Amino acid sequence: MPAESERTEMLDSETKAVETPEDHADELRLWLRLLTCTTLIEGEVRGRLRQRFDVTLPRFDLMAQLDKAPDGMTLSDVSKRMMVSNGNVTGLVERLVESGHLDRRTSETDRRVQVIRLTKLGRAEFRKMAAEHEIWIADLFADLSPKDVRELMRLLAKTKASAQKSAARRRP
Amino acid sequence: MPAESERTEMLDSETKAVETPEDHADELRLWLRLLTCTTLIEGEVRGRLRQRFDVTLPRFDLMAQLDKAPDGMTLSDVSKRMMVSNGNVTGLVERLVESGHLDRRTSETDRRVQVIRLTKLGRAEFRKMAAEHEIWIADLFADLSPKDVRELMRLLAKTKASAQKSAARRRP
DNA sequence: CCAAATTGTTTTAAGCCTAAAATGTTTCCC
DNA sequence: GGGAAACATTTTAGGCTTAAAACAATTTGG
Repeated sequence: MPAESERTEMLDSETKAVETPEDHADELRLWLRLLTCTTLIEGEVRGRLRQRFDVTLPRFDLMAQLDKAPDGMTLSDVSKRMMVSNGNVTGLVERLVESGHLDRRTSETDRRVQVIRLTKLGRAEFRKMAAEHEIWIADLFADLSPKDVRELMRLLAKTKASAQKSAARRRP
Repeated sequence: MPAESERTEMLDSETKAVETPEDHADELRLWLRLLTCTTLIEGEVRGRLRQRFDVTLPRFDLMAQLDKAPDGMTLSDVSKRMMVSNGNVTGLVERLVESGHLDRRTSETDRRVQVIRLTKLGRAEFRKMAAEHEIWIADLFADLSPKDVRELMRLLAKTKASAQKSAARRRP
C-alpha cells in the first residue's frame, strides 16, 4: 500500500504540525523545459532576423505591436503589451525614430503622453519581415499536429492564468 | 464541401506552381502564448530573487548549473547548458568570483580551459535560494493538475525536438 | 482653488547579452 | 617536427534590460 498522495491533503495523524516539504520536482522540470523551448525558438528567430534583415528582435517586436494599432499607441501601452520596463521602451523608440521606422508625437490632449506609430517605411519593412517570420515559426513548430497545437494552447492558457494568479497573490 | 486541408499537400490541379500562402496563424499565436508564459514567470522569479536575496536571475541560473556539478564545469559547458554566448559567461563568472561565490582555476591538463565550481559560500547560498525558488515555481504552476503537468511536459518535449530539427535544417 | 496623489515618461546606474574579432593553446596530420 | 585546423576563452562594440529616482502633467478631493 504505497503512501503516494499527489497534491492532496496529508492523511497521517498529527498532520497539522508535520510540515512535510512537498515534492515540486515536476513543476521545476516543467519550468525548465518551458524556458528551454522559449530560449531555443527565440534565439533562432533572433539570428534569422539579424541575418536576413539586419534587425534586432526587440525592434521587430515593437514594430509588431504598432502594426496592430494603425492609430498608434502610447509608450505605456507598448510597455505593458511587450511586458518590458518603461525605460526600455524609451530607448528602443529613440533608435527606431532615428532610423525612420517610427513617428512620435506628443498627445494633443495630454502633454505627458507620447503617441508612436509606424512610418510608411516602418510599416513596409515590418510587413516584409513579418511574412517570413511567420514561415519560420511554422517551421519551428512543424512537428506538432494541429491537435498538439490546440492542446498546447489550452494548457498554456491555463499556465498563464495560474502564473498571473500567483503573481497577484504576492502583489495585491 | 469545405476545401479545408490542414497541413497536407494541396489537391487542386496545377498545384506545383500555385504556391498558396498557407495559414500559420495558429502556430504564431502558440509562439506568442509560449513567450508570454515564459516572460511572465521569468519576471516573477527575477523579482522575487532580487527582493528576497538581492541576486540576479542569470547569477542564480549559473549557480544552479554548478550545483549539479560538484567537480566543476568548464566555461564552454556552462555556456552550452545555459544557452548563452561565451562572452556572457565570462562576465557573469567574473562577478561571481569577485563576490566569493565561485572558484575558478585553469585546468592542469589543458591550459585553454577554465574550470569553475561553487565555493562553500556559493553552495550554501544557492541551496537556500533554491529551496524557496522551488516553492515559487510550484505556486506559479499551482492551478495545473498533475495530468496537465505531464501533458505539458510531453508537448514541450515535442516542441523542443521540432525546433531543434528546424534549427538544424538551417545550420547543418 | 489647490495641495496631494496619480500617471506617463525619461534618466541613471548597473548589469546582461550578443556577434564577431582577437588571443592563446592543443590537436591533427603530412 | 611543423604548419593548419580546431578549440576555449576573452575582448570589443553596441544594444538591451531592469529598478529606482527624477521630472512633468493631470486628476482628485477637500
